[in-house]
Amino acid sequence: MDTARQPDLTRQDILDAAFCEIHRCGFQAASIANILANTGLTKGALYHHFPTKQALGLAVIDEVIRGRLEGLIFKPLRESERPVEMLLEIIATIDRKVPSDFVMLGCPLNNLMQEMSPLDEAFKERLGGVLGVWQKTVEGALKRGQKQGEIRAEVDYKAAALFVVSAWEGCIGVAKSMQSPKAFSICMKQLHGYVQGLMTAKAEKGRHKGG
Amino acid sequence: MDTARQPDLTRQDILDAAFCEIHRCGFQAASIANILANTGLTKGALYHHFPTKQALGLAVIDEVIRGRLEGLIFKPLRESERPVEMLLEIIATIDRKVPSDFVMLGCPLNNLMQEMSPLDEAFKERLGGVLGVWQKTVEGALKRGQKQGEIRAEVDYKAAALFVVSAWEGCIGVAKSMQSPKAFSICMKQLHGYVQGLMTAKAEKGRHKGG
DNA sequence: ACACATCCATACCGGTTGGTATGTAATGCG
DNA sequence: CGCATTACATACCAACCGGTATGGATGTGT
Repeated sequence: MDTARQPDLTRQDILDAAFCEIHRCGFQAASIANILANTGLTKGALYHHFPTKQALGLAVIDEVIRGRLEGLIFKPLRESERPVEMLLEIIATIDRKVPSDFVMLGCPLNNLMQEMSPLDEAFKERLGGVLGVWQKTVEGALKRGQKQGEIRAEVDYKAAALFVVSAWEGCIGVAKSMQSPKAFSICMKQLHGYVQGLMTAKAEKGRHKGG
Repeated sequence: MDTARQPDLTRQDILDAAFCEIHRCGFQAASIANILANTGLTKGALYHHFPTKQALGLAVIDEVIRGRLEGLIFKPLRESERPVEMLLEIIATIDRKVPSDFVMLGCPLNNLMQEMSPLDEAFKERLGGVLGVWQKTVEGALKRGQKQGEIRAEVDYKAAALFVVSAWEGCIGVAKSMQSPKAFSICMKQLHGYVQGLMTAKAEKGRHKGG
């Protein structure tokens, strides 16, 4: 039946619409009424599945944002046997793998971090958790690369990972504020160069043959 | 007289309080009532000096934020005869020259860009203007450094400048979301390394003697 | 001293906000 | 089948929002 009750599907619809609205307007400016208008549902549905607006926001982080980053970045990076190559490839191709409105509207994770981390402890924890996974994943990639002799031994891979993630978010942020996908590409290319600069001469040379 | 009327001082009080409130809550969540409560003034004063909340926000950008960046970064960078040294020094010491709440609350410019650029054309223009000055200033420093033989000839100084500014904002942003001044220092040190990587071997070597 | 513009305070307004109380229809279970 | 629980819709609320209309106090030019 078409109009049958499907609570978890309803819940997902709300989550998706909330993600979209938050992505466009930020969390605080996100309107419950707008979210519901985009789903065709009403407040009864929303407040049945989520006790407060904050809980809805946290669920968006855990179930939507984290999931997307997981599939797009974390998982490939963890599972690759040549993590440095994979990191470079992701950085080089991310501008084509992501819908263009993700440059115009910014990284959903970064947007929320900037807005909510100083204001709400719960948000800060969840967002910091996702960011921490990102950082640890890059860290692991660099560490493994160091063991494989692709990353120079003297590189502080923890600091480098922190910087990669920071610069990454910075590139999206500036490109967003310029409303320019082109600036994003240029910027990420420089980040690509930074990571290459961490590599041993041998590994860097061999890369071009392999690629 | 103490309670005498001083319109431009009143205006400045409003601007300062607005800057502070916006820095804490963002522009949209910034409450006119809060701003006024912190000044002891009322709406009559505010709407006498500024026609709308948007105009107040734009004035904060032009008169407060731009001024601070000008004094802290732009001016030293423009006026130095050894711009690359100066850029490195600013990057290395910025974490000590700025009050700690600027890490906890983020860069006021970046905060507003992330929040408002996709939403409001006027904001996007003003913010983009300030960001453009920043970018051009770094660009000029790198370009002059190239002429002086400190920056390698093959470096794309425009792209590098864009990346420096992006990574810079990214470092503040991530440090803010972690609520960690320490992370900011670590991150900026990596950016310092990136800029050093743009230098010629000779210039980089001479730097440690000179410093 | 008078007229007038500037400067600011007070009171008020319609609209929107997140949240709730109530009602009702569908579903799962014994 | 009967009943309790789940899953929503509807109507409503106080609080707050940015903005305005009005009025009075303070200079300022003449």
